[in-house]
Amino acid sequence: MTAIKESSTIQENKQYALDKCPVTYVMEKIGGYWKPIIIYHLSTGNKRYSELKRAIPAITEKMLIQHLKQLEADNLVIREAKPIVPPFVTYSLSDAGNGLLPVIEAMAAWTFKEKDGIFKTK
Amino acid sequence: MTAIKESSTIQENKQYALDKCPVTYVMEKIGGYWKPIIIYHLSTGNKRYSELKRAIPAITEKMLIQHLKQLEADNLVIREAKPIVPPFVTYSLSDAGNGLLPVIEAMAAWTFKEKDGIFKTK
DNA sequence: ACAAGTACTTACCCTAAAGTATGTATCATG
DNA sequence: CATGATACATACTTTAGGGTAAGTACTTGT
Repeated sequence: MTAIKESSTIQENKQYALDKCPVTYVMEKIGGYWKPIIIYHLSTGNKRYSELKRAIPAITEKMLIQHLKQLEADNLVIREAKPIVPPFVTYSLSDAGNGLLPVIEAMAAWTFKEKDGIFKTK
Repeated sequence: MTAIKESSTIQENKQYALDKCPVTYVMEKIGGYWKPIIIYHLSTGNKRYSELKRAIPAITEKMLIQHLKQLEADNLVIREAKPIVPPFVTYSLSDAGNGLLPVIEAMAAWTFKEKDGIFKTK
C-alpha cells in the first residue's frame, strides 16, 4: 500500500504536525481527492464495492480500493464480505466515521457561505 | 508560486473534486502540514512574520511565506506592511479565516474523542 | 468455450508539494 | 566595516500521492 521512506524530513514534519495539530490528524484521514466523496456516498447508506464504483465513475479501481483500505485501517469504514462467489462486499461507516459527519457538514457550510460571498473581503 | 501543469488528469480530478465536493474545497485552502498550524497561531492574535517564525521553529522560511501568500490569496489572512525599514509586517485572520475556526474546532474535537477511544471499534 | 460480472492486485510512470540552500535590500549598532 | 535583524525570493532536489494499464480467481449465462 504505497511504501513510505522512513527517514525524510517530510515524514518527520508530518509526524510533528500529526502530534501537534489535531486538525492535521483529521486531514490525514479524510484528505486526498476521493476520500470525502467516498465518505459522502457511504453516509447515505451502505454500499457494495461495485455500487461505489458506479457512483463515482471518474475514480479508478486502484484509487477506490486503496482509499477504502486506508479508511478501513483507520477504522472509519467497515468492510463486510460474504464468503460466496461471486463476492459480495459491503462498505459502511463506523461510529468514528459517522462522528466525522458534523465536521464534514461544517466544512460544506463554510464553502457555501464563502461561495455566496457572505464573508466580505476584509 | 509553484507553477502548475494545466493538462494532467490529476489536475482534472482536483477540479472535479473541487466542484463536486465542498469538503475538498476547504481542504485545498487549509491542507498541507503547516497551514492549520499557522491559522491556529493567528487565531490567538495578530502576529508579525518573525513571531510566526519563532512560534513554529520547525517550519522553513520558504514554507512559511509560501503558505502565508496562499492564505492571503485565498482571503483567509490579511497582510499589513508598514512602509518602514526594517520592515514591519503583520498577519491576521480575515472574516473568512475566522469563519473557519468552528470547522477547525470540530476537527480538533473529533481527534480528541478518537484518541480518547470514545468511538468503539465497531 | 467464451464473455461478463464480482472484487480486487500489481508493476510502472508522472507531477505537485515539500524541503535544502543560498541570496537580496535596508538600516542600526558596535 | 561588518554583523544582525527585518521580510522575503529563487534555483534546484526529493518524495508521496495520484494515475495507467493490465492481470487474477471464480462462477453464471449463452
